[in-house]
Amino acid sequence: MRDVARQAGVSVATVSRVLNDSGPVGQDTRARILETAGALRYVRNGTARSLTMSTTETVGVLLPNLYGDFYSEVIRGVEGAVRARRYHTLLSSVHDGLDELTAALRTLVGRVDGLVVMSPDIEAEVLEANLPPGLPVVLLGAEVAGHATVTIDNEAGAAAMVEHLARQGHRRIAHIRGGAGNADAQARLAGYRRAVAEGGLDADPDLVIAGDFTEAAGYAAGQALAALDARPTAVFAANDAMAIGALRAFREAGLDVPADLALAGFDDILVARYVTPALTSVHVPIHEMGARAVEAVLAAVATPEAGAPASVTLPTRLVVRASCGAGG
Amino acid sequence: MRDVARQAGVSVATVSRVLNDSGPVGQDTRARILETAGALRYVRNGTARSLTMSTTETVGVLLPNLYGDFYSEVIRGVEGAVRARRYHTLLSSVHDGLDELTAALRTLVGRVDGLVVMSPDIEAEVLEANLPPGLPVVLLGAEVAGHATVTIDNEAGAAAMVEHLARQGHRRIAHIRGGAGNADAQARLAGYRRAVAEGGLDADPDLVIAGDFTEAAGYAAGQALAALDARPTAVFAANDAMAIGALRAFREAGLDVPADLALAGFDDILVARYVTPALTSVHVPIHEMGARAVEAVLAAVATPEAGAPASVTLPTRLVVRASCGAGG
DNA sequence: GTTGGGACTGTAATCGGTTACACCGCCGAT
DNA sequence: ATCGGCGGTGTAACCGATTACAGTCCCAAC
Repeated sequence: MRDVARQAGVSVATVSRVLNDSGPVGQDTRARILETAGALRYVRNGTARSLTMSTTETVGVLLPNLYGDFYSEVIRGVEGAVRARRYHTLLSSVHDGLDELTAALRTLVGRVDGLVVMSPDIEAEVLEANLPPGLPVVLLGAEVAGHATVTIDNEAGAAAMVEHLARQGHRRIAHIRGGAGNADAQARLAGYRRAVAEGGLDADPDLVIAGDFTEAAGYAAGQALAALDARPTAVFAANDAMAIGALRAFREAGLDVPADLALAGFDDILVARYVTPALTSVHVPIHEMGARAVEAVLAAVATPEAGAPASVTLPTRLVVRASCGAGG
Repeated sequence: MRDVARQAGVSVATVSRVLNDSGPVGQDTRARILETAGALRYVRNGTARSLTMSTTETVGVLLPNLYGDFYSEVIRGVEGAVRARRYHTLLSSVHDGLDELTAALRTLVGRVDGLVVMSPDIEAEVLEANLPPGLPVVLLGAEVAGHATVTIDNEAGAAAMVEHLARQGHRRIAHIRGGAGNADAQARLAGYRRAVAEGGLDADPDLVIAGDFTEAAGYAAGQALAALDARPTAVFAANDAMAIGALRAFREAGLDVPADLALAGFDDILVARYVTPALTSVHVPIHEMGARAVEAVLAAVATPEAGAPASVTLPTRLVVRASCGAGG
C-alpha cells in the first residue's frame, strides 16, 4: 500500500480512503490511485486489515468429521450463508476426543468472528474454558445450557414416522437405536416410545435394538430382528445408514421389503432415494440448519450486546417412499 | 498479552518468549507467566501473529460448488492433509462465472499461504491477473500451463472400462459424454474412442450421446439410447450421475440391466454401491487428490524458491459390480 | 579484582493497514 | 473584511503480536 501511495503521490491515508470509500477524496486523486493500484496488482492484506478492524470476517465451522453426505450438506448450508454475507468459512474437523477438540477451539479463536460447532457430546464447560467470553457460538444438534443451538425436532419426527407406520396397520414396530450417549438418538427413541404408547402398539422391549448409527450396526440389528420368533412387521431405524444395513440383512435372510417387512429410516440422506426399494425416511433440513446457525452467529456478531441468540428447533418432514409399503 | 505481562510483572517480550519457547526464560518466570495466562484465559491473537510472521497457516480451497459426495470427498482429503500439518482450511465455493471467481480469489489473497483450486474451466491468465506472484497454487483436475496440477488419468480409466466391456463380449458400446467444454469429459471421450478403435469395436457415431454430467442428462440420453433402432448392448456414461439417470430411463423402457444392457459409470461415487443393480464404475481417488494437492501447496510454502511443483497424475481403478453383467 | 560471557529481561521497531486529528484552501454568509 | 464550515489531504497513533538489540546481573576464570 505504501508503494501505491508513493507512486500515486499521495499518503497511505488517502489510499485507504479510496479503497474503503470512506472520507472524501477528490475525483482526480481517486482515479489516479485506483489506476496505480491496478497497475501494481495491489491487493490489500486481509490480515492487517483484520488486525486494525478487529474483525476477521470469518466464521469457523467445527465438525466431528467430514464423511458422508450429512456433513457435506451442513457445510454447504454454512458456506452458502457465509458467502452471502461476504464472510469466509474456516473449516475444521475433529476426530479424536477432548484434547483435539480443545486444541481446535483454541487455534480457531482469534481467527474467526464466530463459531458454528457440531459435536454430539460437547459439554458446556469445555466451551466456557476454551472460548473467550463474547465470541458468538451456535451449536448444531446439541442442547447445551446457556448456548444458542439449532436443532431439529427429533422426537416429533420419530413419532410421526411411527404413527405413519401404525396407519399402515403395523402394530409390532421395532426400533434400531442410535448411540446410547447421543442426544439425537435419545430423542428419536423417546418419539418412538411416545407414539407406541399413544397408539396402543405392541411395546415389547425386544423390539428395541441397540445400534450406533453405522451401517454395520444396522446390519447386525437387522439379522437379530429377522431371527426373532415374534418378528416385527415394521422396522424404524434411528438413521438411514442403519436402515440400509438392516435392508441388506433382511434381503440376505430372504425377507422381502416391503412385502414381508416395512422399513423406514431417519435423515433422508442422498442415498435413501437410490436404494431399492427407495427408503422411507424423515427428512432433516440439514442444509437449512447450517444456514440458520450461520445467521444466528452473524446476527450476534453484528449486535454483540443483544445477549445470547435464541435457539431454534426446525421441523422435520416425513418422506414416504417404497420401503414402507405405502409410497410409490 | 499486555495484560498478562503486566499481571505477571514482566514485559510482553518475555511473555512472547514463553509462549513460543524461543529464547531463554527463567523457570520461575516461565511458570508465573503460564499461570497468569491461564488465569486470564489468554489465547493469542492469530491475526496479529500472522501479520508479524507473515504466514497465515491457512490454505484456501476454491471449489465450483459443494453439492454431492464428490466435492465432499475433495474437502475431506484437503482438510485431513491440512490438519495433519496443523494448518487451517479456508473454504470457498464459486457458482457464477468469472466475476465471482476473481472476487473470491482476491479476498482469499492475504488470508492464505497457498491455494487449492478446482475449477473445470479456469484459465491461466485469470489466475495470473488475480494472484500475487509467489502464492503457491495447485489446480485440481484441470490442465493449465505453467501451474502445478493434480489430475487423474481419465483417458486410461475410460479406455480400461471399455476394454472390460469388450471382454464381456460387447461390440456396440455407447458413450454418454460429459459437458463439451470440460477437460475431464474430453479425456474420457478420448479414452472411449481409443479403446473402441484399438478393440475394433463398432464405431457408430450414433453411439456417442451428448450429456453434461447431470442425472437429468443421463436420463435423457438413456431414453434416446433405448429408442435407438440398433440398440447398443452396453452403455458407458462419463460419470455415475448420468449412469444412474440412464438406469432409470432403461428401467422405464422395460429394459433389464444388466440382462438386456450392460451399464457402467465413472467416478465411483458413494451412491454407485447402493443403486440396484450396483453400478460398475471407474474409481477415482478423490480423497487422495485433495490430500496430494495440499501436500504440493505446503511443500511450495515451505520452500518457495523450489520453483513450480511438479504436476501429478493419479491412476484410476476399475470397480466391477453387477450393472455390467460381470460383477457380483 | 577485573573481565568476559552467558543467562535473562526490557525497549522499541516492525508487520500493513485504519482513522482521529490537524491542517490548508476556498467558499459564502454576516 | 472576517469568520465558520467543508472538501481534501497528510501525520501519526494504534491494532497485538514478534524479535533485534541493548542492557543487567552473576559467576567463573585469570
